[in-house]
Amino acid sequence: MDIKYDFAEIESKWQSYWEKQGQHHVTEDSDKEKYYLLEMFPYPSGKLHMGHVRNYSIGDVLARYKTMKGFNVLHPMGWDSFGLPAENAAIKHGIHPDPWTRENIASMRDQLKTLGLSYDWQREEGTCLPEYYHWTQWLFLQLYKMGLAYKKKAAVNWCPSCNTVLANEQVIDGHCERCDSVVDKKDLEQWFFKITDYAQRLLDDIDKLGGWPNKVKIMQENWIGRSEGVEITFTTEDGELLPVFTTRHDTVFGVTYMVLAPEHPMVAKLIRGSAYEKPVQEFIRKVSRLSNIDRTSSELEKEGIFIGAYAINPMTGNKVPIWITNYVLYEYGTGAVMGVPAHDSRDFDFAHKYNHQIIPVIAPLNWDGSEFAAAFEEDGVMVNSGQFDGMPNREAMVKMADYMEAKGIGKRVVNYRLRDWLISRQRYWGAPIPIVYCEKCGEQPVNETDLPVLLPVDVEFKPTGESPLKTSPTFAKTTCPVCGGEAIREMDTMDTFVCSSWYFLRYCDAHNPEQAFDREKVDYWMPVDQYIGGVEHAILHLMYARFFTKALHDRGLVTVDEPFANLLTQGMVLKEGTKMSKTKGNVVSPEDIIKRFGADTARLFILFAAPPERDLEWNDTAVEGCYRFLNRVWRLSTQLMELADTAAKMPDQLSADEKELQRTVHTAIKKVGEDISERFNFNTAISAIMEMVNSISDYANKDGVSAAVLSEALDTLLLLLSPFAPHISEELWHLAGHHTSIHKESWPQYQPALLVVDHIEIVVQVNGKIKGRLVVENGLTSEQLQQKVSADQRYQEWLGGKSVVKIIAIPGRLVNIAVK
RNA sequence: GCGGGAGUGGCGGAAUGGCAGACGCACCAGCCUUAGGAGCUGGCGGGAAACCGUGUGGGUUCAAGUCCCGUCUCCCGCACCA
Repeated sequence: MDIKYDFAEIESKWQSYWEKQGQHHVTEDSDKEKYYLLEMFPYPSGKLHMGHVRNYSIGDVLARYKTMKGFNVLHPMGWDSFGLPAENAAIKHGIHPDPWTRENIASMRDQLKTLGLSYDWQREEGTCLPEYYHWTQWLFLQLYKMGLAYKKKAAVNWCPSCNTVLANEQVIDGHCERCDSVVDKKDLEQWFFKITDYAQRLLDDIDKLGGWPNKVKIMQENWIGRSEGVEITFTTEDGELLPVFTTRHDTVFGVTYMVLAPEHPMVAKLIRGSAYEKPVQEFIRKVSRLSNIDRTSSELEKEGIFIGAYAINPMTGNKVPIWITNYVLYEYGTGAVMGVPAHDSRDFDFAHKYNHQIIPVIAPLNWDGSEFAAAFEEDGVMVNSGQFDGMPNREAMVKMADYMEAKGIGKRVVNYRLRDWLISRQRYWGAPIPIVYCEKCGEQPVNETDLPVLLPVDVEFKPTGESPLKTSPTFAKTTCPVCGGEAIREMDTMDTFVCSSWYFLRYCDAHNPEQAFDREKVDYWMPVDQYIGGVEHAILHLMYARFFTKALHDRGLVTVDEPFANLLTQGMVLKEGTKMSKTKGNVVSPEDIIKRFGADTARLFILFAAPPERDLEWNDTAVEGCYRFLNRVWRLSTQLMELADTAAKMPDQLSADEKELQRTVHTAIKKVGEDISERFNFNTAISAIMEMVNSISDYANKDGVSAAVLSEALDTLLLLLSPFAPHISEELWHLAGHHTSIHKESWPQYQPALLVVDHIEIVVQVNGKIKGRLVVENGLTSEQLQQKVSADQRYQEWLGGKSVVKIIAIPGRLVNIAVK
């Protein structure tokens, strides 16, 4: 046969064939082991980029491989389709976000389809569709009823460019995660999810995430930021309570001043009417003028001011001055800190600047009693600490905490860095928060039967920064679900991360109009067996999704309490060493590549160029190399399939060449299977396939071929290649005379006996240096090997006149002779 | 500052403690061809060689890219969290 490899025709032909056959549609099947494979769904920008191609190519290999291994594979795709770009486009071009988004989805879906991915498109979902956000709102109400959704006034992160608030997790180095503007603080009434209630479980259950990269687990651990300490209650001279949180309560005898955050409510109280009122207020104004970044930068010069009041140390009865500074955070702990210059480097600097006393209370080993040149933060022995003197400080920590608890002047507490999740957004293109405000009944949840609260269409998109929802003449006015009287709707919408915190559940029962999902279906499919996406979601999305799953578990809606059993975080796609981006002009468009070389080539290259976790350097000529490889497979296959014969019987006796080919084939089966399933090393799997192609080609160049051996080799080649390059494999499979889809075939099995070779080459080393090689029968023992080596005529030459100390013979590998 | 990861040919990358550089790209030579951005064959870390080579200095071991200690560089995350 001499046909050209026409990838364009082949790819569109099989894509529509698979679609017509409903090949990738799955339903629950109790006879099969389920496998839920999920790639992070994209925001429908309208343009597929290489990061997507990589993410989804990795997923598709796994999906197709698992299917061939007999699993019932759920492999869905959808759209994270609420969000700012649509709204910004509306403001700029006057197009409503809804049709704009739908068009983007349509074009991105087309692009995805040209990649030949094995999605069950019947389960496609979009978070901006009423049929989806209906249930996002319903889930909000469930959390609300559990007391996990609440409104409070707080100093929140405000992005002046996006004109909305942001969650803590969305502020990167003081900048907006999305648009990079500098984030301000604003005092606003906002909706929060009480993720802090789950802090400890989110932390503890990291241990359950055996299939997650360590890196991600550590990042989450740090983000939760658990610290154990003691809350010690200091008092003012007037008897007002001033609790401080400390992890170093063993240093409490060394307190020489106290510091409050400028925002601490006690500050205003303590200065009222005093001579300190004016200068302190001036200082507070100065601090509050600082941007959020400057305020939290460790470069910031520590400054403070005495506020004219004193606090009493409950352990010593000593009076210490109260200061406020620019480095104490109101949001963490109690917003008040005890100053122990001798044992905290920040306090040490501060004390030097403002001449606070420095009292050592923990002695370093062999300390001569001289002044500290720096804060001593290590362990030591207690001094200047009353009845605790002489104890190692670790022991004193326990004793002092006991003492404080017994005396009622302190209690052991655990603090977390994690804050509650701020979910309000002052924007239009998101799921409306289903709450109304009634003058009589106050804040009330919308009745579940009245959901969804639909986004109004009669809105204006103006660049004023005001939420377009507020421009709707009809949206705000409603009736109270309790008294039926006039009420006003909540105008904020939900953070899009809420929508993506449960989409993996909806896929299990994607179009259920009656409920968010059917419990049985979710219990069948969940947890996600393999989740794949970018590491940039290590904290935000992955933490929120874990929180949601736990909350829904507690609500009795799902059985699992962790959503993702295994996680694979893929690296970025780079060009010239940096991330592809429009501003750098180094973007390679997937569409162009597919047009020039086809989807199979694009997929193959992106999987071959690097292991998935690592960053991948784009290389145009290497892409051509992959294209040439597929052409080679095509030529080899089409030319040899006439010589091959599927029906031919394997001869009883094989020639050495035939055995050799057979061995390569079975080695490849083993290697490719293991590389896909155990290590995700698709690059080495592909190189094993390439080696196999080289072997087949070598074999075919010899005189006389066995139809049976060749047929096994060619069929196996296509089967192994099919998860990576599904179209060309399918086409060649059919050309070779098969009548059913290659993707419905079982993964080939290797025969261990065929992996064994008769003879192997053994390396002879002397003192670890290679001196010679020796071909011996396979399977020799260590002793036999030693004998072979010492009987070799080159033996004396290898030794070089030295005397043998020891011989180590490793069967199957080498012999090392230690000489002196 | 703290935490994590990575440094291997010209390049992407391979190597259960056991032959460093699989596989591919680029490059070189030859063949084929009217032609080659096609295909085929061979070569391809350095060195004339002995040998030397996995950022760098030590160590463990018969044997180290791989394990241990130190150090340098780069990348990522957190960063005044009391």
